[in-house]
Amino acid sequence: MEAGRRRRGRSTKDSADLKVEILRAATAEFSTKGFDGARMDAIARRAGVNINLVYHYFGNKDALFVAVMEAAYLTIRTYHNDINLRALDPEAAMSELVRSTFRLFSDNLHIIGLLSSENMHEACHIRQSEQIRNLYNPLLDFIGETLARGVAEGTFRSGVDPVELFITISAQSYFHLSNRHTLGFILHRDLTSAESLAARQRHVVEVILSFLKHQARNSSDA
Amino acid sequence: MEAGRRRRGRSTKDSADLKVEILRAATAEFSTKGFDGARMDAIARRAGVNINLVYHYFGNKDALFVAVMEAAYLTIRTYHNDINLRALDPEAAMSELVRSTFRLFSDNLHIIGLLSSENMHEACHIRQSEQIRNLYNPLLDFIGETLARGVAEGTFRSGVDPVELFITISAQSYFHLSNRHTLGFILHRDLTSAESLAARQRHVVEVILSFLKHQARNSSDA
DNA sequence: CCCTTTATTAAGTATTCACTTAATCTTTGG
DNA sequence: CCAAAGATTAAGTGAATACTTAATAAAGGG
Repeated sequence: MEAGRRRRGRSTKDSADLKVEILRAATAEFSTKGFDGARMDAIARRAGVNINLVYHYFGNKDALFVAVMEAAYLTIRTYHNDINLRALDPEAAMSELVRSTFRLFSDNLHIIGLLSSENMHEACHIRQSEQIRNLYNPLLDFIGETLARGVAEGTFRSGVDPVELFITISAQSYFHLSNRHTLGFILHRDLTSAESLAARQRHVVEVILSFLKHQARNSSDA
Repeated sequence: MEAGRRRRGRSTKDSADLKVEILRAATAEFSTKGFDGARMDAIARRAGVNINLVYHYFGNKDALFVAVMEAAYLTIRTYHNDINLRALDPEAAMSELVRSTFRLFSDNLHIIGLLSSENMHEACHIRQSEQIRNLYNPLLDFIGETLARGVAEGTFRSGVDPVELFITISAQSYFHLSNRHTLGFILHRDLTSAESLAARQRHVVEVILSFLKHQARNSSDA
């Protein structure tokens, strides 16, 4: 397999591959064990490299985790796909945003483990990344503009806070997966089966769209 | 403070207090550090006892965590307060259930840390507790019955799955807190301020109630 | 008032783990 | 074709950590 046993001193092209492989291994380890449960030597073993290569490329455990988080956030923002939704009418744009957010987490369970661990650490790693800090600004702009368009054409209610809506969409797509093990146990139901996921996606879209389209009697009365 | 330095061989009454104190310390440590980040000697120090007393009472780290989780789940079910909501009309009952679930997590942030860690461990600890396994059955019954009453009197849409609704209510009350650190960073907003929490609670109630009261064109077309 | 039981502690121990030191092997630019 | 730089590894090291052994102190029943 793979040209036999690894040998010392390989080309920069090969070593770039190794770096990617280490990152993949680290992502798997961190997302399933959490930062504290993850072991550096387990990452090296997963990647099939000597443990010191991990230190050579990434410095230390914290820096490696930061690198993993940066890649994860790029995946997240790619999935949102908001750039391609600007052309749609408000209702279609919103339901597509919900669907793509839902897909984001179902397709990338590892992101949930990473976020969960990072929140246990009070976001101390991503705080070091200026790249991540402003990653969501375009998405919030998109949500705000789409809401405004919907209000203007009379399909959406007014007074909805874009940030609040974003949290609601994410919550509905995230919680049933982040808590799938405890929920599965107390609800006596597997929440990760294909049917269960499909049913939940339908439910989530319906919840959010019926909220947006509902003309509230007393919404946003500060 | 507390009759000076602790002495050996105290009465069973005092020692029951110590056991409670250890449990409180363990709850604080586990919820802020996670199972893997938590340190047994930190728990002993927090409780002000010798570390071996922790082992004497609880056996080992895993068993201690199980004890903490059992206490947490009792708190959870107490907050839901579903027993006292059965008397209300469907709409009031549902909005109260949302509010009490919301309060549950805002008032008990430690529960979020515990659940997060337990899910990272695939619920391996609570699985050992038969006490927890069926704790939610009455709540799901309550939700199912309240939905049926609402449909019968014409205020609620039909075809809503009680389990799905429960997850939605919990998700909306949980996610903004479980992910408060990463969200706070990327959204440039403090989600734990009193005003922010009040605004979110209003939003959450409105989202769920407008979903339930919306007469969907094509809901639950399985 | 003794003796069993329970509470509490002191002082280890074995292991795990993040990280380091220092060497060797390969490639590649000059 | 040599030398510097980079890739890769072997073999530690010191601190942290879950847990144990074994001793002591007091309570409380008979």
